[in-house]
Amino acid sequence: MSPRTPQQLEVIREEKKTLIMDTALKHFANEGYHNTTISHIAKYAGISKGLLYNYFKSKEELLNAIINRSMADIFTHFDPDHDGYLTEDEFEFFIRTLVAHIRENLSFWRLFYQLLLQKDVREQFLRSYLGPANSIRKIYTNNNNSLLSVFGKMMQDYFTRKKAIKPAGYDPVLDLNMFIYTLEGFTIVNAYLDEVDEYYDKTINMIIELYK
Amino acid sequence: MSPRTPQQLEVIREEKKTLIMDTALKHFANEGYHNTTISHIAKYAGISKGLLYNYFKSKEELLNAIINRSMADIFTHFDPDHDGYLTEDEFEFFIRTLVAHIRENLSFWRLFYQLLLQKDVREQFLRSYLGPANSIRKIYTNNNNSLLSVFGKMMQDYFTRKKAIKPAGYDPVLDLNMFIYTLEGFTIVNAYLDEVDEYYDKTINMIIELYK
Amino acid sequence: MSPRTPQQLEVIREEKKTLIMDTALKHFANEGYHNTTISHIAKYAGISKGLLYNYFKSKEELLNAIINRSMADIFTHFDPDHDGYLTEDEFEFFIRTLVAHIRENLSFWRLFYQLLLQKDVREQFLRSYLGPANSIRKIYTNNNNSLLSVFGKMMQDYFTRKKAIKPAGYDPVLDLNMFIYTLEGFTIVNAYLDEVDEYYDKTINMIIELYK
Amino acid sequence: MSPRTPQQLEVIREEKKTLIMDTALKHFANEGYHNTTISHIAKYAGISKGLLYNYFKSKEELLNAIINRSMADIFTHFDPDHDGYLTEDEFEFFIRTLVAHIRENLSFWRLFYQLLLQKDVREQFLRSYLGPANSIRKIYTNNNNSLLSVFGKMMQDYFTRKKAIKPAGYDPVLDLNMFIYTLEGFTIVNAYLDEVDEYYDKTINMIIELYK
DNA sequence: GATGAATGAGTATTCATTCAT
DNA sequence: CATGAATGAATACTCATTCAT
Repeated sequence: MSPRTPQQLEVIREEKKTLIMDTALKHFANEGYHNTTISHIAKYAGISKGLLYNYFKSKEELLNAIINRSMADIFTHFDPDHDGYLTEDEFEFFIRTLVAHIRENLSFWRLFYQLLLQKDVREQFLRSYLGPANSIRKIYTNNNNSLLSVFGKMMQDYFTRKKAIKPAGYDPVLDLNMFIYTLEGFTIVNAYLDEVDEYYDKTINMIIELYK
Repeated sequence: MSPRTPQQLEVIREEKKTLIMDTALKHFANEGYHNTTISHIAKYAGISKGLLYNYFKSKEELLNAIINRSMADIFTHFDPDHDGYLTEDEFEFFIRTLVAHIRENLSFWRLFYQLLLQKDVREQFLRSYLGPANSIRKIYTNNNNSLLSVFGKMMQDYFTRKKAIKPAGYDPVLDLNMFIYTLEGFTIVNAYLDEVDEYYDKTINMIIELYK
Repeated sequence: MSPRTPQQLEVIREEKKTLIMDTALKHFANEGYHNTTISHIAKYAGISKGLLYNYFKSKEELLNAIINRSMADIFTHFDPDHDGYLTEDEFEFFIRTLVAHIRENLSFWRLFYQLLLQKDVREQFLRSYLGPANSIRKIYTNNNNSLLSVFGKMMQDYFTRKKAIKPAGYDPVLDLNMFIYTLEGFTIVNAYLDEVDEYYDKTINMIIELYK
Repeated sequence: MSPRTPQQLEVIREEKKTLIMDTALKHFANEGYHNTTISHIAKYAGISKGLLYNYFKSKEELLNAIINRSMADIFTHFDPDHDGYLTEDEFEFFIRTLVAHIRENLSFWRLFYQLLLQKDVREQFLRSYLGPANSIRKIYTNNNNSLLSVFGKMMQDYFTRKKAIKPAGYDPVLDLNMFIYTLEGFTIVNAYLDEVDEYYDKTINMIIELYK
């Protein structure tokens, strides 16, 4: 048996990291971050506690790595052409991609919501991932700093553009809010359903129909 | 020199209990249940740790007392005439009462959502307060036990009755779901806004307009 | 209602003290000294914790008071004429009085043995009640200080005198030891029997028959 | 640099467990279970509190482990051929083994008697180690359930058989009781003697002579 | 890289004792 | 005399993190 090449070692390292993160995520999501011990994670990942610290220098860094991995994944999925302009198809794609991502990453989203609802974690989290305050973040944080992130700006533009084809009195901000609340409610409930029912697709279609 | 009367003692006890519960609630909501230590609560309530245990026999019982107090408060507000029939006015009243309650009890609702999003706490919690599984609980727990609680049944009836005045093809269950998601999204976001903005009332009115 | 006289007050005080001591003894005996809390005693005595401290300045003093009361009681029962000489009748009386005292004071004897079997409590206890080391105390403590307490001396004399009427080779110390072990074993088992059986009296008679 | 082998780890674990149990036993025996703190044990064993909990999951489990270890040791010593029949030699062997075991395990026997004399611990303890109620257990617990354990039955048989060679009027149960009381008294006193004196062997011989 | 024994700071909880009323 | 609210030191137990092997 020839010794492994550096490349092989790197692959092994990545596989181990992934294993640890997947195991940790599953337990963080179901039992909560504080209720999940490092020993527990190591045991279910089939490794020693010491090795875990070889890959992540603290429990918190492990958590961050998990979040970062999923957030990176999410950001690669949305706004595919990065032109800052959201077409109707892209709007629908955004919604369908989001709900599909949730169903395929239930654990992450459960963890995500748990963190989001903890006041002290929340602020730091939103700052990291949504950039400086914007209209979407405002909904979450009540800051009204005027710099808009690309993403929030795109959504705002999308709803503003609809004004042209809507009756007089149409309020794009109100409509955006309603859309966000509905989607938020749906995703949060969805994240806690172990299996979808017959109304799952109907509801998605309805949201798209109402706000596209 | 004579000892306090039972009435005086009762007053002292009630005031202290309230002080402890309010202090604990504030910290549970902002820093999370596990992150909040008994020492911390005692310090901010201006009492000793020992006294806290004079009133609540464990940290968990303190949590339960806080939840029960607010849940009792909530249940006294809704469905005022208890006839099991929800009129349009009562439907509107329900929504307005709910959002007002949230704004007046931000800490409680933040705590409530944190607990609700922890898988292991969630099931027990829903069982305690929503009774046996029903269509609303089903949204939360994915059980489809057919016993309906009065509350869920009333909502279902309300949306079913609307069928009569809606165009053909109206699906009351879909409409109910959309309503619940929107309200859920709005309340959860609302619970994390320190102050409401100009769109707060507009949004409530819009929800009522859409689903009344 | 005329105010109580000092004598009446004294009677009331004594009754309260007795009530507290009896209650404490019962719980010390059955649940153990450390397992019995002051609150527990106060509750079952029907008084407040504060009042208990009005009568006994600490938990330990309460224990001492209980021990002293029973030891004083025991010492008044034995060796009635205090002449330092033990007749055969007095020997039998000693045994019968002892076992009767145990049956009438089960709680005390249970507590007594518990304390006696705790090495650190034991030494102090024996010093207090059996005086400086003697042959009986030696059995308990393995000290061989030569001063004999009156009580131990009397027993020794009693067995030594029997030499005259026993066959050659009779060893009074061995016989005394056998007697003490048998009595000790019987009393300790007896103290933990809730009710006596048919062999209770037979056994006492046999012990007297063998060692009188 | 390579990790310890499972064998090495096993050795370390066993040595540490033994160290902890021995240290704990010594202190439990002399200062009492409740008076001995975990910190105290850890300090005298030269380890951290945390490590102790690595081996025993609670103070009570540590106590149980200590008891079980000694009880297992005791049971391997007695009734060597397990035929349920006690010869005269085995009877003598039983007594000599018992008193020798006490002298070699003073701490255990002191602890044992302390536990046995605590009413609430006692019942559970006897049930665990003496099996369902029997005539010997009856002496300790005053239950008269008729199922006899092998051990108690053997002793009973032994004394019953002696009837044949004893004068008329011999009561085997009375004789058994006397034997048990004498042995009990001797062992309990013995357990608290730091060193034996010249009468130690004489007494054992006398007990054997009287009851063999 | 890999292991798990070992640490110690931290946490919930208990309870004898005090003291204002 | 009498009460029980209030205190705080002590105690069992947990767990992230370190480190010798």
